[in-house]
Amino acid sequence: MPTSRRKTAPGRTHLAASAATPTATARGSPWRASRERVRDRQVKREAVIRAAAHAFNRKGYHNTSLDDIAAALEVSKPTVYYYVSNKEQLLFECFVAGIEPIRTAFRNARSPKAPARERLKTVLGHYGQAVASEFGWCMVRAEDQDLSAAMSAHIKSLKSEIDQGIRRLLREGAQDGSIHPCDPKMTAFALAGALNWIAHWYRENQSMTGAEIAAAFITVFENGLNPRTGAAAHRPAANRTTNGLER
Amino acid sequence: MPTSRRKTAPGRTHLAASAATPTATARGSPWRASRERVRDRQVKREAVIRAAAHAFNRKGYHNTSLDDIAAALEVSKPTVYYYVSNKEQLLFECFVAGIEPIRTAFRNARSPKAPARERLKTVLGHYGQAVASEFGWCMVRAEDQDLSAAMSAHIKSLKSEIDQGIRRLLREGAQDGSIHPCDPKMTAFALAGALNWIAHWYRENQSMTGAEIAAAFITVFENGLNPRTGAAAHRPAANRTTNGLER
DNA sequence: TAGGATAGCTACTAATGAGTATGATCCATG
DNA sequence: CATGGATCATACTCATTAGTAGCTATCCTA
Repeated sequence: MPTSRRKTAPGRTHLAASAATPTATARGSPWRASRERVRDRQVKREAVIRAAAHAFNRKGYHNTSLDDIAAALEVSKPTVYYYVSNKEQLLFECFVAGIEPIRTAFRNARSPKAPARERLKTVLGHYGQAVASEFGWCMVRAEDQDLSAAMSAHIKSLKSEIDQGIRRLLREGAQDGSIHPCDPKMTAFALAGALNWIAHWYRENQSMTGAEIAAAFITVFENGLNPRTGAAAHRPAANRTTNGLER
Repeated sequence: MPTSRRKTAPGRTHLAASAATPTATARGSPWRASRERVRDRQVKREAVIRAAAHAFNRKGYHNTSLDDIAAALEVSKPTVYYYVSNKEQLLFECFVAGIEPIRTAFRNARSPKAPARERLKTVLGHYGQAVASEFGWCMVRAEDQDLSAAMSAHIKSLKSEIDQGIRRLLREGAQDGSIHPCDPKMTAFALAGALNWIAHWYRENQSMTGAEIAAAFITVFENGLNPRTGAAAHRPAANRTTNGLER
């Protein structure tokens, strides 16, 4: 209940693909670069959020203090508060940064120009990459217990949107025949859960890229465990088509 | 580093199926039962751990204070410390209580009297139930960031044991022909991830039992997303055989 | 070149919560 | 009946940390 009078609301750019200006490198602190103060609020704000995501990744939300984040940027704590209203918002911004690419992937997969299975594969590929990204941990682990009622509801609605999107594609696939008929709800839970869990082990083992993991998972999902009696018994060689899923 | 001189080490019964003595009901506090002090350390200790698991479920580890747990049991905080050396150990005990049934399921699935796929199904069924149990959240979410190095290593080894068990069954299934050939590592990640994630949504939606969820997930895993060209195109009606997975 | 807006720091407050010192009470046993 | 161990409560200590008050310095603009 900090009654912050600061107006940090505007400036939504959803720090998608690194910063815009090449003056400040995405790695490291924009403050560190030069002694004179760079007057680019947006770049610095994104740097704060990135630093927060990085710290949350390593130590967890509750074990990270705002002093830690400030120290990583080589500034003081009030400077962090100058760009962000509180710690909770920091977590929220990380969550949004993680989930946003998934939402755009869904928007691109709406038109039924391809069979639903192919569209689902593409979406799940982006999903897996998002979970393996620097914001994946925050996206997956942002818990309503740590957030105010309003933010919790906001996050829950965004998550539900993703869930409903997967279910819809599963239903469409059952209709156009490209997906084995299944219970959409449970199947969506299983798919999302498997992908979400990537965030838990990816930090420890980064031997594969996010795209590779996503491709491997999709192969598992497609084939299933039961042995195929007919043709197509072998998996399609971990398809390296790189369907727009660069990393 | 609280250099606790208390000797709370012995008395490992791994609170499996509720308490043994029927004097104290499993629900509620053994203290509440009678005014005179019941002299059964083990029952009370398990009640403390259950109360901790319950609180961690609802509010998360970091948002739960030991005062909360003590209040739920209607005792004071030093009483809790009389049965448990610190908060970290409380989380650890919840983790062990959650993972122990899975370990026994694996031990029972070792002898190759049945095809590996059937054994894997049974194990995954128990796995799903464990995740949906009162200790599931703690088991799944016990993070090394919140634990000392020793406990973190212990938990990691237990988790690895489960992981290796799944991989072994997948390999055996590929050999005896009961499971579609796959990458054991990635497939095990996908299976465990999907099941682990149950803990995230089960609290909010308990419309199904753990056994039902496990059965539904297994159906998804078995069939896969690709449509089956040959026979057995329909899923086996969410088999209600209740293969020893009561709840 | 004055004045306002921007950007930042030092040094605090206030609350929370883990863990403990100390002592009271109960019970079994000799 | 006393005595020692088991059990539990009151009332602390102490460290951490979110968030702020108040001040300083810099830049842009009129």
